[in-house]
Amino acid sequence: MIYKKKDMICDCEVIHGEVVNEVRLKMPVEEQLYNLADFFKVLGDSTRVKLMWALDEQELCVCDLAVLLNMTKSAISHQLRALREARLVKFRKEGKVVYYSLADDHVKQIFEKGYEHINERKGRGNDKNI
Amino acid sequence: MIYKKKDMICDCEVIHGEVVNEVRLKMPVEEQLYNLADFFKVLGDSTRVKLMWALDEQELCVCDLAVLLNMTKSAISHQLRALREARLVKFRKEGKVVYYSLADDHVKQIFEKGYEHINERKGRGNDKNI
DNA sequence: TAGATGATTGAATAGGTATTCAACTAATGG
DNA sequence: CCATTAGTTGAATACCTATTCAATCATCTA
Repeated sequence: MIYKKKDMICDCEVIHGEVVNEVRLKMPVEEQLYNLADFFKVLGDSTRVKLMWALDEQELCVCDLAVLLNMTKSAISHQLRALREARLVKFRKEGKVVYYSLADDHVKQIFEKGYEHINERKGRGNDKNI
Repeated sequence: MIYKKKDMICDCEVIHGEVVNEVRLKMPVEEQLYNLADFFKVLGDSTRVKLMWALDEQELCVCDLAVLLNMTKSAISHQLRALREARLVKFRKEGKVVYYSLADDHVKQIFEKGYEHINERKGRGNDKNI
């Protein structure tokens, strides 16, 4: 593939055209990259992280979660909806009460792997105060 | 711990007080949960996902990345800054050109684990069209 | 040294999102 | 059947963030 300057919105000459072509061939289709970003986006909010962490320990109802995070049921419910749509949690209904729990262990692994990561970084000194 | 209704902003009775207490004891301090959310937040953008994917394949300069994603150098540079601050990428300078690459393999693992996840979900049928 | 190019930066803008509020549904119990 | 409570939902708001634009720095070279 040859890059013609007039077709590019980037304001620069191609530096390593051949390398760029190779990388391009190995990139997944756009849709998959969007899905991946969306997946991480759901985990990228402190309220949802707290919900996930709590549900990782124990199945809980909306009311429990509201008390635990000291937030309104409404706010919790909105965030649970996001987790539900991302299939990160599942739920069961018992009378008036809805119990939520993690969808599967695979999710748990990714979640815990991220946690490991930030703590390993912390252990490597000199970023205590950043 | 006893939950007094007047101290709670959530508009409900505590359903499972003892369970909530147990879970609360196992929750990490707030700061760590915020750090975890921030970590995932950085991966939760399609531009940054593309950059990470490309750099996972090959060390590339800003110009290469701009051509690859068909975006301006400025936009790329802004996003690389976010990845840099999250220590997800590192860089080296060679004359005018700045080469970026993934910070370490650990990041790579998390990144690829997330990718596995969305594809496994896809394979489990009946969500092709959602 | 002046011009050109790679890269970064800050301000502005437009689009996205978390929480609140009020209204609502569903289930329970008197 | 009515009051109460768990939970959900939609609209509004306030905050956040990705990209653009213009200006700037740094490096190379003619």
